[in-house]
Amino acid sequence: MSTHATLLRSHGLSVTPQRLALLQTLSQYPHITADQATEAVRKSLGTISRQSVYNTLNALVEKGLARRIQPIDSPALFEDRVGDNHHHLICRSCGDVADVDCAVGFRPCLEASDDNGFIIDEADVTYWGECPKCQPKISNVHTTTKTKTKTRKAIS
Amino acid sequence: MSTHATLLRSHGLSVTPQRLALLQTLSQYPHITADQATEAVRKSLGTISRQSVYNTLNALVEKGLARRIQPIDSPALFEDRVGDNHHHLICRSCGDVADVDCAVGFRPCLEASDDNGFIIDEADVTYWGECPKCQPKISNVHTTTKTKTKTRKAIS
DNA sequence: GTACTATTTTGGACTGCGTCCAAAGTATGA
DNA sequence: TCATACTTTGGACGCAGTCCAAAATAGTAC
Repeated sequence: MSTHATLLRSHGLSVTPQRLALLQTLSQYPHITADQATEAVRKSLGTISRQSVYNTLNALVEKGLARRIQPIDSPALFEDRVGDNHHHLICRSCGDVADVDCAVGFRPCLEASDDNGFIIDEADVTYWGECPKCQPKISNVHTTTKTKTKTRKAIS
Repeated sequence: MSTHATLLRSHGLSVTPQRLALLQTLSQYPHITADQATEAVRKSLGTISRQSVYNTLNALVEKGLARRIQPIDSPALFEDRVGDNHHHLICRSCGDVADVDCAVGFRPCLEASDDNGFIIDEADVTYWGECPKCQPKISNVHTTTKTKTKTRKAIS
């Protein structure tokens, strides 16, 4: 019960019903927009302001308790799965997002080939393609907008 | 001169002064926002509507002649460097963006560990950190907002 | 338990990025 | 040269997110 409360306290955030409800909501969805979160919290609390949702989500991201991903053509998505260096598969057709573990091992993506002098602390990998539901039935030619080589089935 | 014109024609796009100016502009900046592009084009053409800028940029992305990247806390950035599977380093402090070649070899990032049934056609890697200019002078402790392990210098 | 203070929440206004739309203009192909 | 389809224009609009000041509430000290 107080898991979320202690989590908040241990990160220096005071405990409010709004924040608890948001943590609860985050734990129920793999990825969720601020608006969807607002709607979900309103079902349990009755009401919450949009500003509080953003305040809280941003605070959680600040403290490393949540992560924000920013797909093209979509509002930001929030997730509470953090610290495991996982990545995301996004469907170009329906926008569906799936988690995927890192391909190469433990946090390999922090090794850029040339860091240009940057001190890198995070790598963010997004795979773009088509989810099973959106794939054409006859999977030889499928119409997309890109010139590049397409239609790769991953091995594993 | 007609390089850009033929490029447009060969992709089924008609040739207009606005499009030529935008291609010219794209080739001059490694990464540019729609607004910056508008401003730049207005310096050469005198005028262009915002809608035309977006139309053209989107068309170029459609045809694979440009790429759009969508950093958090920034409007979309466009670049004309395409087809070489390069990635991006973004500075959390100043927002500066640098290109970086792929770490592991040729398009390795298309190999997700588990594709969840997706047909993957592109992988998008963003490294987050601090650029040389924004790094604190004494580089032991530096204040950021994250809990995770930080301050990794890449090897190569 | 009460009182005080700092933090949080609220909601209304506002900004920025991007799109929609219909009318006018222009490139292309016959 | 003409006709048509595409492009450009600019004004309205929508959505995601932030700003702000006032009200409410959590944490702290007594």
